[in-house]
Amino acid sequence: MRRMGIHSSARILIIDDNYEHATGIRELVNLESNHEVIGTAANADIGISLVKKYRPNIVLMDVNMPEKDGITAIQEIKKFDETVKVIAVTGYDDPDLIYRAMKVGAKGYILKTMAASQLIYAIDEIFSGKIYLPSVLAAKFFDKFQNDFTDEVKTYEEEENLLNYLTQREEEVLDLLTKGITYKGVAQQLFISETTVKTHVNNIFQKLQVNDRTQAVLYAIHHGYKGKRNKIKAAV
Amino acid sequence: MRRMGIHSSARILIIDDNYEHATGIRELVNLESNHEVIGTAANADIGISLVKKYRPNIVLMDVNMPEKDGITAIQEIKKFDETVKVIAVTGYDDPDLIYRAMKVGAKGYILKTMAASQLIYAIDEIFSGKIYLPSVLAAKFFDKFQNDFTDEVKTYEEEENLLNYLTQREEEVLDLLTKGITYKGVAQQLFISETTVKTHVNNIFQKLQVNDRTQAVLYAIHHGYKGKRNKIKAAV
DNA sequence: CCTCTTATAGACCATTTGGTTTAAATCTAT
DNA sequence: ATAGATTTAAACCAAATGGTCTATAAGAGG
Repeated sequence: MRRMGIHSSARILIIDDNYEHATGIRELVNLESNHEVIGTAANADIGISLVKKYRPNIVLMDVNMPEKDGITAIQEIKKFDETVKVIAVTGYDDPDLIYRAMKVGAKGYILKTMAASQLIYAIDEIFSGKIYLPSVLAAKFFDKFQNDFTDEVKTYEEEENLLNYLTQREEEVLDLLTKGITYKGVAQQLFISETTVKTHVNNIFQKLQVNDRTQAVLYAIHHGYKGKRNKIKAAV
Repeated sequence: MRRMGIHSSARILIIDDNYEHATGIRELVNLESNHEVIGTAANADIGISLVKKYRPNIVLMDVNMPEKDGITAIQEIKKFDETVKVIAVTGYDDPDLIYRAMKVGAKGYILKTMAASQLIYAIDEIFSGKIYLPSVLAAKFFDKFQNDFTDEVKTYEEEENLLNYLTQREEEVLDLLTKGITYKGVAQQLFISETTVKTHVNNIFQKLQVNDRTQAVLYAIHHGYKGKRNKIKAAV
């Protein structure tokens, strides 16, 4: 049953190197949903050019293709048009692929093994602006997501952080070093003499157990330096 | 306290500064589910001490409390016991709160306005090891998540990346500099003379448009240096 | 009051780093 | 085969950095 409402029908592009699967989905969608498959592509590059040509609302992207990988393809599609909703598709639930697909902007992730009705449902949901991530896949996604961050937290919260032993002034000096400023520059900015800067720097080296400014800067960055890196656009 | 089924019944702790809400949920859970509320706490600190004392399987955490914020509380709970499943609860769907809660390890997020049956369902799902994030909230979560990364991608992929102009050898040299190694050390590791290292370094400075090693290292780190770290540098 | 910490700063010297030029050997691709 | 890029390396010099020691002043806390 196909009811073709003007605003309720999505234009869908399928990118899948497996011809059987692509045509299978096309039939399914055309017959069982009110959406329309406007084309299929057997590889990423053709797919991307079709996106540019026909401007689909939704792209069903097999992220596990030989030549160009689907993740990169998603990035390119999103770069071309941010509003295209990409649904990632694979045969199996590799946590890393799921994570990367969502990271680059996929709106959902489904497995080829899932029931046809679920695919239709996913398309409906995503077309209406939602996210579709079955709880099995969501669990894998969040495992990776949360792990990444707990690693980070451990790096600069649990593990003994030598930065804590620095005095206020030493922190200021290190902060400037971490911006790539010379001793002379630091002296000027802090209104102190260059030799004083050197004294502070030497104390910093002692406390951080390093031998030179580069190592000090690296230590700071790897252990939670929070200069003002909300938006790093300083250097270029 | 009652002991119930061995594997099917969760021990739940509620942390919520709103007494009405806490007791409401306790009644609901005790009556409508096969789980058991083993306690309630009116603020984060008491809640944390109760976690340590009674070892619940699940914590329902109001992340929007005045004194200590719930996000920090979740971190502390997870630090104490990684296996405790925390469900974040708030009255409204603030994307930032959702993102931060999931980031620090919440297994789900629900709104106080949601139906009682949904709460029970969420607890069941999460107790069985899944993630529960209603699609409205998931959409908000992924909005933030994906935004964070498109920012990052822009920073070191779209924006002209001077690192691309480095030769193979120059990259190797920079890589070692980025580990805080001196010219002498680099020379030894690459089996070349120190003056050769200097030549490479000078070329690197030219190409990266910087004046010293610290700035070169900073440029590398801010523009996609992939030495050994795979972590996410998202602004908090 | 005395001690510890912090911030300041100078002297002296050794080492490292940065700037410039020149140049040879290799490799690459037209 | 030849022009261009890459890798190697030296000489020479200037500037910055690092190591150590000494010393004064201000403030904090016992």
